[in-house]
Amino acid sequence: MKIYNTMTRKKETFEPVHPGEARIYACGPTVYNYFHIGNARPFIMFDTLRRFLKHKGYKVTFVQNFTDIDDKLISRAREEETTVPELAERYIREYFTDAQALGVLPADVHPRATEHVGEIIALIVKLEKSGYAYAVNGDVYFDTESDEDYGKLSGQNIEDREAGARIEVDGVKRNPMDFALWKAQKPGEPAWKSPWGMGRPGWHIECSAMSMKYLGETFDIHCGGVDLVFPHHENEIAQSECATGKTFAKYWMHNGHINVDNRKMSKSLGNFFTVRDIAKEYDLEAVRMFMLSAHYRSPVNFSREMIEQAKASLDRLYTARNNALFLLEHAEDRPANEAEQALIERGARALSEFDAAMEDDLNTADALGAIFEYAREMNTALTAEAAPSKAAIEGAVARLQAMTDVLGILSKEPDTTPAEIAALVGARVAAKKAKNFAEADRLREEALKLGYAIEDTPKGPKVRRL
RNA sequence: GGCGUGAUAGCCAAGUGGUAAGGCAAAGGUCUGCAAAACCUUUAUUCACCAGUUCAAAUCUGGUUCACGCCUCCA
Repeated sequence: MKIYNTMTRKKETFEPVHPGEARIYACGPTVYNYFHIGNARPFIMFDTLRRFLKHKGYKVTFVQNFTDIDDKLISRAREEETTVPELAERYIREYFTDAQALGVLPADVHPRATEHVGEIIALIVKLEKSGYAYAVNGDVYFDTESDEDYGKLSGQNIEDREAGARIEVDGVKRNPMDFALWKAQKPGEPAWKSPWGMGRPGWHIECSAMSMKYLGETFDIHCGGVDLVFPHHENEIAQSECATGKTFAKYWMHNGHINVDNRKMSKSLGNFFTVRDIAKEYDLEAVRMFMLSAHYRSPVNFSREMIEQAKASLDRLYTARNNALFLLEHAEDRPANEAEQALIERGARALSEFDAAMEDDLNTADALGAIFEYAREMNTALTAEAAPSKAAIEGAVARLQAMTDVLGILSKEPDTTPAEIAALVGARVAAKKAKNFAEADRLREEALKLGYAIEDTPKGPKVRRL
């Protein structure tokens, strides 16, 4: 497995800290609203990473946090005249609804910041004691000057950045780049007791505390969107490595942005589509397909047309699989013949092509290519026989499904034809033989009313659920 | 100003030295009582542009143009 590591700006061979294991931390949502399609990209892509590593035999521990205390939650709770915990609770529930529809599996642990205040305080105390942090009026800041390595992830040194960029003037900080580890309580804000008085954790420190708690001081992969490289991940590294003296995460993976009209989609720009809104019009599996069709690091444009394309290509895959399963109805229980044997071997090759693509820094677009090629060849091979062998069909479909399961698509069960529909189909065949087309049309209409389309093919009728 | 990406057909998108995967759309065909679906075929002498390295470049090097992201909350 090769992974592009933002830290080194190179593709590197994945060598886990603990052989055979993969410990992954993904920055999760701040739960003050429904998440948008841009937020969905890391959820989907790193869920795919997780599925793939599991498929390759790793024991995967996947942690994704919920930020359930911060400025945005506080102001939103005020607007909605509710409390921060109630707001957070609600959007965590909504997160799971949307995530499930996108085929994103629940993480092994979904830690919440507010449930780890003790660990967070302990980490800040440790930093303060060793001189990496200082308290001012109930706030605690990380001293970026004290960390020689500060800036190693984003590749910028403090001097360069200061030269051209605007710098906010903040009297209490020793250095403009210093960031808050702990924020003193302001009137009406939720707060916890701490050695510096009542207050709440800063944003960056929660991820350090929770990731190390569940994955160890050094773990394998830390992921999130590119916009987190600086300052969020840079700060996580500073806090964690200064506290432990050890490497924090070995590999840093960052997904590219979803754009609208070539501009970054973001809550602050207001040009976003929530997943919840998309769900009103489309099956979210199409959204997953859309994400999978590009490499996770490339920026991609999002539009209605793009979902339509994704949906159409996904339908093609469903058709291929369901057609194959339909053939099962008049398949023979016999060993695979020569042509069918070739198909089975083709399946093995497809799987290895698929794996090779995925092992190359999660090249899902290339992996889909392998799947489509295989699906087409499968269809050609199976329909070549008047009565294909059961074993060949089942084997071929299982191969296809093994690949699509890793991508989290083609997850809908194939439709089985209910007995009453089967009876209609049978009656219709008889009517057509008798050239009674009026009756044939009537029976087709009847099936339509029950939600099934009967289609004529050279090999007989096909039934499709609408 | 600093740091970093990217530019491949009508659209999306793989391909990182050996002669352009795949999907969508479109057109033609097979099949068909009609229709639809399905399937088959076709669709980039060429990879933003200009030089260079090489037997060989979309792939490597230098330059140019354009677009985007981060440096402020952000996936």
